Amino acid sequence: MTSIRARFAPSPTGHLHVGGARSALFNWLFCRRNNGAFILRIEDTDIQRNIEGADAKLREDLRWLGIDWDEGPDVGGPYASYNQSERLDLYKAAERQLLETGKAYYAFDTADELDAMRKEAIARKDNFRYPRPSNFPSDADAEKARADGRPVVVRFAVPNEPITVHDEILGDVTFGAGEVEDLVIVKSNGWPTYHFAVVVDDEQMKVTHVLRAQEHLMNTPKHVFMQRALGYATPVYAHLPLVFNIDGTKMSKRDKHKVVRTAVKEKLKSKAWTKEDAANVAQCDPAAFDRWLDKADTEMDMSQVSRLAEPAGAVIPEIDVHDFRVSGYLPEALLNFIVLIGWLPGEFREKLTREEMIAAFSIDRIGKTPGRFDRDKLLSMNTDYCAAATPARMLEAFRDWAAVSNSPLASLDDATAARAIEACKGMRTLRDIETKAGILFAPDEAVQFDPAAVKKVLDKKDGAGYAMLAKLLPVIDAQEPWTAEAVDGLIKKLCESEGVGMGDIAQPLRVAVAGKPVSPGIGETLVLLGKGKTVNRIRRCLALQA
RNA sequence: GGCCCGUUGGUGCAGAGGUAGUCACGCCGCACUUUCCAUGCGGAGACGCGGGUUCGAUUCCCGCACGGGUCACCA
Repeated sequence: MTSIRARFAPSPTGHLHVGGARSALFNWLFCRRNNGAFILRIEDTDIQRNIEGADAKLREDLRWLGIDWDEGPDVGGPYASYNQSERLDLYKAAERQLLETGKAYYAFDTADELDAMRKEAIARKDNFRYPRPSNFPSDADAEKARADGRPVVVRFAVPNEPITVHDEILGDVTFGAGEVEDLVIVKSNGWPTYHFAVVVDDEQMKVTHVLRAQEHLMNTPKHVFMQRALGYATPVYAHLPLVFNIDGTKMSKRDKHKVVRTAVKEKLKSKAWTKEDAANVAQCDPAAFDRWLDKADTEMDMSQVSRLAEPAGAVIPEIDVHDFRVSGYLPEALLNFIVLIGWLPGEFREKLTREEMIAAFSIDRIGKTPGRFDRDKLLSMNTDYCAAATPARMLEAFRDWAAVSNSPLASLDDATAARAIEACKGMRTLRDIETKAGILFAPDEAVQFDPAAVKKVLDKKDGAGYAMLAKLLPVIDAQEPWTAEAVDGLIKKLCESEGVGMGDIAQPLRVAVAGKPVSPGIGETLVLLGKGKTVNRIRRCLALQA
């Protein structure tokens, strides 16, 4: 029996995408379930696209989710290196083998020439397939072409025969003869293309199972043909259903641009902004902004897009794992949510710990239908996880969130943070703690009074709210002890003596100390604030009246 | 356009040749209530269409429609 080996092979172009996280998770679960080895391999053969430090981010995102690996760039392993950029010799050897056996050949077309051929094919309503020469160029021809300044690539000569690939999820999938074109396997800069590198690496790393997104299904015949040509084993394939947005479109990083672009266009249409205004807000070159507006996502980077989001009234959707971390999701909740996209354990049970997922995982329970990324469901799941987590866990998660999101609450001491968390029970995300209680830890001058709240809670009925505050001030000042229970008790007693409801007292107080009608329970709110600041803020609020 | 995959309430998922179901999210209503959140209870809501096989099909077969993926010197 061969031992199971599977890998997750991202390219270092940024943070880990939730779709990628799902692929990583499934491979990881599969390995853990079957005592296999989980490999992390960095596919960095596209030198231009690699982003500095992206692999470190990727690893951090994976670790945050609780996914670890047995072999990889940082932990090493028997088949190092685990960075494709350090494995050129291997690809060169395989390239040589293919060239010498006449299963691959040199080609010298320029990008423009290829483009013209494709356009011509489209004009003829034909599918473009690279025309294989009847005689393959020799090494000397390649040398000469290089010397002439022509690009030299190597193409794989795909056998002209039908192929059936077996997929553990989809069953047998057949492709007709001639469906697959002679793909480039070595680029003109000498680096292998993805297709070639995966095949070589999977063989060399003895990968037995490949669980990957269904967008790779069409690549599988290419890979299998190459495996045969090289005398390699073919791993077991399982193509995971795609992850869609709730509206059925494919979830992608582009969605971030899309949302902001749509909002910006609204602004322009309503003449609220001019293009110059928008480019200024984005701190972007106007010409580049124009191109961006015309769907060129690469023309502005995320920091520029982010600057536009709020003023344009757009909320950038979370796409990367890191986005969810910054938004205040618990990794265990995100993980649980992600595992449910395309998979469900046998029983009617959704909440699963990592260990339960491992115990229950099997490929044959993976569905074929695309999963939709239902943000409401995630939110609800996170709410449940927050409610179920121990105080110690919540404190730890809160600290992590405060750090990665640059929250001012990062400076709270443990005891205070724990109380703030407790006061915000029922929160949906960790960020709710900041939106709900953050103002209590800010300087008194930072309180901004929300006009609508002032009108509704304080001004109404000839300033009854203000009157109540004035009456409350000395009582609160004299209150001892200053605990949530005691303060709540005090207010309840006042309700009776004044003959009013809780709302008539709690709401004015809330607006006075928080500037808005939202905060934790009133006793908690005032105690978290402290008596001195409570009194100070009430005075500050009363000054509004004049 | 070629090729490939998919189609059970708004979403995720069960299900069996005899005319659909649990759970969860969402939605609606009610309750609780000092705000927001949360919580409790109740409710509405579906087998894409057309053929065929069959006594009978949502379940099997074919076609169509719809959705999606893929057709790079990106991975």
